[in-house]
Amino acid sequence: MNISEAAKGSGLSAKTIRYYEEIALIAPASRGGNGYRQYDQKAVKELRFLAHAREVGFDLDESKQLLDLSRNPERQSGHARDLVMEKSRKLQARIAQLVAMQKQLLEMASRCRGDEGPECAILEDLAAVER
Amino acid sequence: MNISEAAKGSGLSAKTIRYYEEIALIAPASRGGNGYRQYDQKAVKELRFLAHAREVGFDLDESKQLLDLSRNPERQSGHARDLVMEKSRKLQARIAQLVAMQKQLLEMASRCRGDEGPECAILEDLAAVER
DNA sequence: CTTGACCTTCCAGTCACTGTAAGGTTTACA
DNA sequence: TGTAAACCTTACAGTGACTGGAAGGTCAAG
Repeated sequence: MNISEAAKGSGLSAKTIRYYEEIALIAPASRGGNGYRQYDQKAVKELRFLAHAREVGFDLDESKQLLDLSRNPERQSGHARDLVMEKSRKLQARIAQLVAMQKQLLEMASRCRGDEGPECAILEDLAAVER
Repeated sequence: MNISEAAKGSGLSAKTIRYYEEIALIAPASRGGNGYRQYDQKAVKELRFLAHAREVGFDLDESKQLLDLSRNPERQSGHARDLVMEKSRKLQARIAQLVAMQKQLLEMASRCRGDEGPECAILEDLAAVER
């Protein structure tokens, strides 16, 4: 199958698949007589694995580690679990940060009349020395 | 005052201040006889404004809009409010997305024994066709 | 007089792609 | 048979918001 079909089957774009090959995240695809990349079901499965790992928040390096783990029959499931738990912790921290930002935005907005006049607590807050 | 002091006073790094000048986010600083950039309290106040806007989640373009607004005595506070509310909505959506990711991570982890064996629901989940 | 802490510019790298250009190949159809 | 659309290829530039580093000029203290 050609790259666009592999893209459809995996959820990645053709561009992204080529990029993953370029950075050696996946093995170079075999080529047909016309130079086109050829993919089989196994390759598509790996691409889908990567797409899913990215979707749940792993970066490319972590996704690669998970993929390597999935390919290794001698693997220890603890390794996968560690990666997930570590990512979960980081995500939790990021969420807390965004929630704090969100809270601050709403608080600032609540103190700004939002009319045609120039007075605005938002702008004052942003200019303030301490916050 | 030289750039490192402006950095301290604003919460930005010297590198970042030069970068902001380069992309015309702020006006070019005046220079001393030695070619060093010179900053006054007004300039530091603007830098601090930008630092704060970035901290609460605005990108550089939005931060610039807010700064322009803060500089304009004819401003309408509704404009600032609109920017904040729009950012708040986007942030809300992003938070929801991260929370969903987090939930999925924890669910996957809960179904993986995490021992020396190779069986791992995490890896199975990531390889699955539908999710 | 030298050392170290500043400052300057310029260029490269980050991350994970995406866009675009310039070309080759295949497929469908008239 | 011609041709147009829809593929495919590589290569390079751009994104956002910086950060790091090189190579060099300046300044204050001892």
